[in-house]
Amino acid sequence: MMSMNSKQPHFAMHPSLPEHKYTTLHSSSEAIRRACLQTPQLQSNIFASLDETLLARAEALAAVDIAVSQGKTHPFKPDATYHTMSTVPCSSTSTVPLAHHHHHHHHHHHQNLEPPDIMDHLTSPSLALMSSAHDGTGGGGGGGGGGGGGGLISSSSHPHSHMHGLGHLSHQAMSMNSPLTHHGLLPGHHGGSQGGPGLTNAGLPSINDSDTDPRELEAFAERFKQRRIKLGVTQADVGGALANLKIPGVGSLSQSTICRFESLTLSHNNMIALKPILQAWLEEAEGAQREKMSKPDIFNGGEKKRKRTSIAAPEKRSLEAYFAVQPRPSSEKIAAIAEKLDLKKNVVRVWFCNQRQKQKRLKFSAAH
DNA sequence: ATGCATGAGTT
DNA sequence: ACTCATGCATA
Repeated sequence: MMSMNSKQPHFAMHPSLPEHKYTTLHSSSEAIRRACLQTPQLQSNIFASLDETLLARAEALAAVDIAVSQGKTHPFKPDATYHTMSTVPCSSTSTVPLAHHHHHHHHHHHQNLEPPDIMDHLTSPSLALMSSAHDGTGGGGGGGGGGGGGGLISSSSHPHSHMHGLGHLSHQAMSMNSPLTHHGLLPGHHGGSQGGPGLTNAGLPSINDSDTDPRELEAFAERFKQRRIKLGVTQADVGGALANLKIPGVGSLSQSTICRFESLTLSHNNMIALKPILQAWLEEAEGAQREKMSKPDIFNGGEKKRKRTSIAAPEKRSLEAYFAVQPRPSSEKIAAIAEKLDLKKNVVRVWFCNQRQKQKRLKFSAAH
């Protein structure tokens, strides 16, 4: 009766904003920060640095591709922005508790520094040719008929109140040098099962090798998906059902997360943290199945929906080219890039952040 | 299944 | 301003 953690329902609606082309129309504080963001850029740059050469080259390379592959397509402004504000009369508000626990693992990532100035004038789409594509669609690959595949996922979505079901797991526990000790709330509280998790002591969820073994996680994810499908529940169903488990600090999760878990597209730490929770649900669901099951939730209220920005291929290629030379551009650089590509600075910044996450995860899986 | 986004907690 | 965990909106 006291452990209620409510998120902050920030309703900062901003009436009029000089929205650009693309997107984002969710009612949030984003507008605020966006308003503050302003980058008066002067592109008049000096031509002397070799950085410029590098970048220009990178971009040229990237730009080229587009010219080749879609030399027939729009040579205009790449502003793929859709608008969707369909009134979706459906959204279940699932109140979710929140808890934060840290636990650290050991990782380490050393990014590069911030050398010279890579930014310079972006040459317009030059011509040449090159094709770079990574973006692993590692997905689950079919995701079995259950959740992913078809797309019949009946996701019960809530308006916009971000309520993360689970507290943030390991956070950036991977600073690796810190004596950071997670304050015990690492998910994992049931006797081990298939692996042979050894409990170090009396009732303490010890995270041993078996739990952190990528191999084991992979195996579990596979079995999980299989069982889930067998139960006839979608990924979204699982996510919502997690809240019913009443596990302290565990609320519901989205279809996305469940999907990512099954397809191993989460960070290693995240996988480790979620495993016990999903396993608990699995057991619960299987046990409850032979009895009764109820899925209540049909309330909704309509609200504004967020718009997803879509970065056009040409811009994306340029970004990738920049990323190749400098995954961690400074704020100024980001601003410059944003200016060149005619994208919002935040969009560019977030893009880089997401790329780093993606790369990190790919790198990890590649090493295992 | 994924791309772009928000936010908490760090640095 | 970054990292990480997650999510909404989409393809």
